[in-house]
Amino acid sequence: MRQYGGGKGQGIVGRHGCDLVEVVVVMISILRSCVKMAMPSSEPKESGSRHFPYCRKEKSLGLLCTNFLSLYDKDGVETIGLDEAATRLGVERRRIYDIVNVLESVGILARMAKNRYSWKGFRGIPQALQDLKEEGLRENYSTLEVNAKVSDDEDEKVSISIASSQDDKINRSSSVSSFSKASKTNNRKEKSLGLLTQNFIKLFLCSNVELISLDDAAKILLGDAHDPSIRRNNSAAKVRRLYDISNVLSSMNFVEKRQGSLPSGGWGIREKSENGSENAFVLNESKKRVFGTEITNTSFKRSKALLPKDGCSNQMSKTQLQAHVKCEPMGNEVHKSNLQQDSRQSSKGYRFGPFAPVSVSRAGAAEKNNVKQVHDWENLAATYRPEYHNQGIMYDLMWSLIIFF
DNA sequence: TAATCCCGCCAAACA
DNA sequence: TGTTTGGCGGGATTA
Repeated sequence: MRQYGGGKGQGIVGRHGCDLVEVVVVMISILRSCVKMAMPSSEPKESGSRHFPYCRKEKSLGLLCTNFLSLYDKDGVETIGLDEAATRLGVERRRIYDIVNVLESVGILARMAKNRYSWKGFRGIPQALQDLKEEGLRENYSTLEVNAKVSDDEDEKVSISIASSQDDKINRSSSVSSFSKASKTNNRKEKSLGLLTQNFIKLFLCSNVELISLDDAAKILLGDAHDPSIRRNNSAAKVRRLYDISNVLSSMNFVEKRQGSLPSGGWGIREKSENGSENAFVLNESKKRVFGTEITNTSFKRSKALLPKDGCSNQMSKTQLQAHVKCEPMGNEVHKSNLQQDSRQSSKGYRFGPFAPVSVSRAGAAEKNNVKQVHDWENLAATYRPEYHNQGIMYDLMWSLIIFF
């Protein structure tokens, strides 16, 4: 029996017989069904604009990515035109560039020609991640220290390796994307969203970091900033880009946003266990916004226009998805422990998004019947309802990679 | 007030 | 030279 659970850095090639291909197939099934649920029932272009004032959330990259995937993750889709995508999604092309750059960096898309991408789908992800991991491990890294979270229980300083130079990275051949094939002189590519996405993912793949703040990630990914002034400016800019990246990745459940040690609440998903009581895994949305993921938010005053009619009931937590798709080495007590800790920790954090929340407390069961549970997805989804909690102070907002690792 | 991140300007890259 | 691409940061929105 395969085990799906928390872990880091070692997930893509599961040990102890964990079948990566099967995991991916399961994940794809989940993603497909979830994307359908997350898809707004009305045209994105029309929603909101007709009856509601401008709503920033309707324009979020995460939501756009969800809709993008819904649009193209279908049989028979082989190529994607950017203009067509922009038109169909009702956004300007500039936004499509952001989406496709991130999707390309994780292997979902591949650039064919001007204005044209080929759709590789979620099946492209494992190879892309494997390439990223190998590439990251191969690279001649320098070492930085960063305050990162390596477990749910303790913060500690860990050493994170980062590439010694962007040039090293972009010159390395890789099947992941064209970013790695950029010329040395291509300064623009060095700062591309796609490359930044890949480096961001490498932080998780090539280190034992589970959680990292975008601020820290920006500092780590900041190439050459020894000049404090340059560093400050670049960091601010990169944090903005990392927000973009994280929101796109989170819409695919690649990463999740967590609150580190905050005392309480916000918007979130609360699980109701079979016996009707709330279990230990209470999901609380951050006080801060998570654009694009707020399709799970039932607050009328906020994203009413985009909520599907059954949007509230069709939500599942990332954690449940995580429990389904994570490939955890069998018998790894450390990670098992981490998973349990993660379950507790989640009571202080939140996991939600287009692919919705569930309970990690079910992880054990999920590990036993993960494949079957995929088929029961919709039934499980109906168990969960968003619930409002009083907002608490939030700090230590972190991001972690959850798929495959 | 700080965190978040949408928006669109405009320059680089490309055809 | 026109078009495509996408870095970048201002500033609006939200908690």
